[in-house]
Amino acid sequence: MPELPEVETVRRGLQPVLEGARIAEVTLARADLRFPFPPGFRERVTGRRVVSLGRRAKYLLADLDDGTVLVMHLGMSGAFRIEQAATQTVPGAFHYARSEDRKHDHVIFHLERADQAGLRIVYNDPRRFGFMTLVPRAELESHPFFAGLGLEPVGNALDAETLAHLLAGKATPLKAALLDQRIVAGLGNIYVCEALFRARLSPQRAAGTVATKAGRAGVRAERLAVAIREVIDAAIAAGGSTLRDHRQADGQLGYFQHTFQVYGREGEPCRTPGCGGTVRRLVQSGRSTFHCPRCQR
DNA sequence: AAGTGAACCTGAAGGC
DNA sequence: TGCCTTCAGGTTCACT
Repeated sequence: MPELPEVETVRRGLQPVLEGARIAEVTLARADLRFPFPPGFRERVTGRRVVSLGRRAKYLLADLDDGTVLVMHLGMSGAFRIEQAATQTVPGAFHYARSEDRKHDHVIFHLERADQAGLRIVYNDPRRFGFMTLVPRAELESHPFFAGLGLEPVGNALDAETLAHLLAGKATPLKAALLDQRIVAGLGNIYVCEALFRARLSPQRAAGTVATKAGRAGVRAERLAVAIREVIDAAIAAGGSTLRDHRQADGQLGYFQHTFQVYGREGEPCRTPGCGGTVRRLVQSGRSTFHCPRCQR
C-alpha cells in the first residue's frame, strides 16, 4: 500500500487515537520484522505516553514522553488496524471482534486513554518488509534513515529550482531518479508514474535534462515540480490509494486509485486530450513503469 | 561513480 | 482442483 499519501492517511487515522494515549502494554508476536526489534523494545515503549504522531517521507514518527521517537515504516504490505473492545464484562478484560486475517498481526499496542477504554492498534504486515525502531529525538535527523532524505513533496520544500539542482548532471533515467529517496522523499512507483504523466515527461529521459545547461530550473523542472506536488496533494485529499484490498486504519478505503492516469492501464488509451496514444508498460531497474510514449517526452 | 538486478517474504492471480 | 510462474505499493546490497 504505502507511498507518502498512504502513510499520511494512516497517520491521520491513528493520530486521534494515539496522541495523548498511554501505551499500557505491547504484544510482539515475533522478534523481528524486516529487522529485529531493538533490544528492550517492549520494555522501553511500555508505559510511555504518545505526545504526537508525525511523518517524514514514508516514516511514521511517534514522539514518546521520554524523548524517544518510535519510528515505524510500513514496507510494502504493512497496515494498522484500530480495534475497540466490543464488551467489557470484567474490568480490564476485553473482548475483540474476530477479524478475517490475524495471521500476520505482528505488534499490538494496548492503549490507555482517559476518554476510552479497551482501545488497541494492531500492526499487520504479510511480507514483513516493514520495521520499527526507537531513536532519541535529538538524534533523529542524523540517524541513517533520515540523514540523506531529500525534499518533502508537500509544503514549500519542493520547488523547481531545488529540484533542478538535485537532478542536474544525472544520467540516470528520470524514473529512477524520482524513486531515489535522497532526491524527493516519499515518492514510490505509482506516484512517480503519475507525476511524470502529468508533467508530460518521459520516464526514460536522462534526469539531468530537466534542468537547463546552467543547472537552473527550466520549463520541464517547473512542470515536474508542479506535477509532483499536485499528484501528492490530490492523493492525500482522496485518502490515498487502495490496492489489493488494503484499508486505512479506520477501515475506510482510499479512492485515489480511480484517478490513476497511467498506473496499471497498459494497453488502454492515453487520457491526454487529443493525444490518441496508448499507455505502455516497461521495466526500469526491475520495476514496472507505465507511461504514454506519445505525449510524454 | 553510476546503473542494474537480486535479495528480503508472502499472497494473489493467471496459465495450463 | 492443483501446480507453476509472475507480479506486487520498498529498500539495501552486490556486482558490472
